[in-house]
Amino acid sequence: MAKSVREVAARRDIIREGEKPRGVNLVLTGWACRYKQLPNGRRQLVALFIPGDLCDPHVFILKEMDHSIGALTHVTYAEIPGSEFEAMQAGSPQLTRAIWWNELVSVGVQREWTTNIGQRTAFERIAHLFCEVYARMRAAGLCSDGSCEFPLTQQDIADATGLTPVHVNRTIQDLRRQRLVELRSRTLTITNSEGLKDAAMFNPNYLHLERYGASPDAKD
Amino acid sequence: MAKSVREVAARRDIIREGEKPRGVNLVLTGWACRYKQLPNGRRQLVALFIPGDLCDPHVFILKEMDHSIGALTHVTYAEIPGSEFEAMQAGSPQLTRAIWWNELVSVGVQREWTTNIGQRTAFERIAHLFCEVYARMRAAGLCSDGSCEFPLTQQDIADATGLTPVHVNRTIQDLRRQRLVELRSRTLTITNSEGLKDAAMFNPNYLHLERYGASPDAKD
DNA sequence: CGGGTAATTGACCCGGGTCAACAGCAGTGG
DNA sequence: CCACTGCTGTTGACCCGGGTCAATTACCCG
Repeated sequence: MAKSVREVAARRDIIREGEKPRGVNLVLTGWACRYKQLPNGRRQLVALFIPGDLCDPHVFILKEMDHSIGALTHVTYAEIPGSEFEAMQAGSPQLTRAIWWNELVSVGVQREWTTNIGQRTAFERIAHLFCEVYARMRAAGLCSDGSCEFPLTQQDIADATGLTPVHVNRTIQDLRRQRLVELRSRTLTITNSEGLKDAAMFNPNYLHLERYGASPDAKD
Repeated sequence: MAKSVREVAARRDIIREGEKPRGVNLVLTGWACRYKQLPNGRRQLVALFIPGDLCDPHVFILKEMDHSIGALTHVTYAEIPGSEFEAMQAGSPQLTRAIWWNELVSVGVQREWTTNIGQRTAFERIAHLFCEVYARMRAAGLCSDGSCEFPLTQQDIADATGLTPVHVNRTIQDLRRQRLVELRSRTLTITNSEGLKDAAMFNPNYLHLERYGASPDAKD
């Protein structure tokens, strides 16, 4: 597996809309995001990548990227050439299935984001984002004591939820006031898991965590 | 290919959230949609299916549906069992690629919907929906004279765009007043293609139509 | 200590939501 | 042939969640 490991600084792009996809990216450390930018300058984050996430299985079969991938923090990632990626799968039906499973989960998340922005209030939306990130971080073994890393700025959260930074700020204060979460120095702490899930109408089914042995004793 | 062809009446579900996926559905005639329903009753359409669309390659590897698929009109569709679907691909790398291509386009559309709802105004959103549907119908050979079928009710459009039916109504009147589109008796007519695209900030790159020979002489 | 980024606050405003009535039209049954 | 029913579209009056603009105030890092 002759992968090349690369690095990007926070706030830099890994690949831009319009460019030719180069291969499959696997995030090793740090957080990245997918985003789309409109001609009027507005920006929408459409996905978050945490360590261990596979960015784009098979994009390389497309002529050009229809979105950009940017680093939110300093990121190290492995770039696997398309040919190699396909060769890896050829020999392993299990791997092929795993790749499909990964893909189906990503789309599931994407649908949930659409729903989140389309149907939930600002309060519910941000609560939902926190629930989702926490659940994924937990599944990746990156939580402890009801806390996990959360490097997004309020501007990033705004871009992810279709709100303005000012309103995100006020809403987060609301969440704090209701003692559902803490959020400071880039750390997210869930102080009332049930309350947060209820407020967010969070149903983790779309993450399909049962597959690949998420710990069955999950209680928060 | 022992597919079973099925029918559903308009407004009925083909499969519901929580059920075990049964196989891959191919829409033959009529329009269907993917949607998610929140506990508070709000509903978000997350995708539209027009004739020829493949609903869910590989869902069958998941334990349960994380969304529902419903018929918008009377629909006939082929249900291909998962095993058969996998067998078909085993013998054909081209087919495997085509399935992946199809999947990548669907996710691209899903991301665009997220962006649409998150960043565009009501006017731009609905204009964008019209652009997208028209482009897809055109690629499917289902347009003529700048018109195509468009069976969604204003309530459906509202659920697809995260707006209320009342506001959708007013916005469509606006689009009519500006002579961008006509919409009556379930038919969409684009009266000013360039104007509509501009208003919508529509960039069709995410549909990746270059692949599979969409007519290169497309001018509207 | 200085400079830059991120968070916070206040005052004010507007796009889109809500509520409620009504109109148009297709299908249905007597 | 017409009354009835139900769905979809339309309109008006009013309201509110969230946006906008513009200062400040932390905070981080060299």
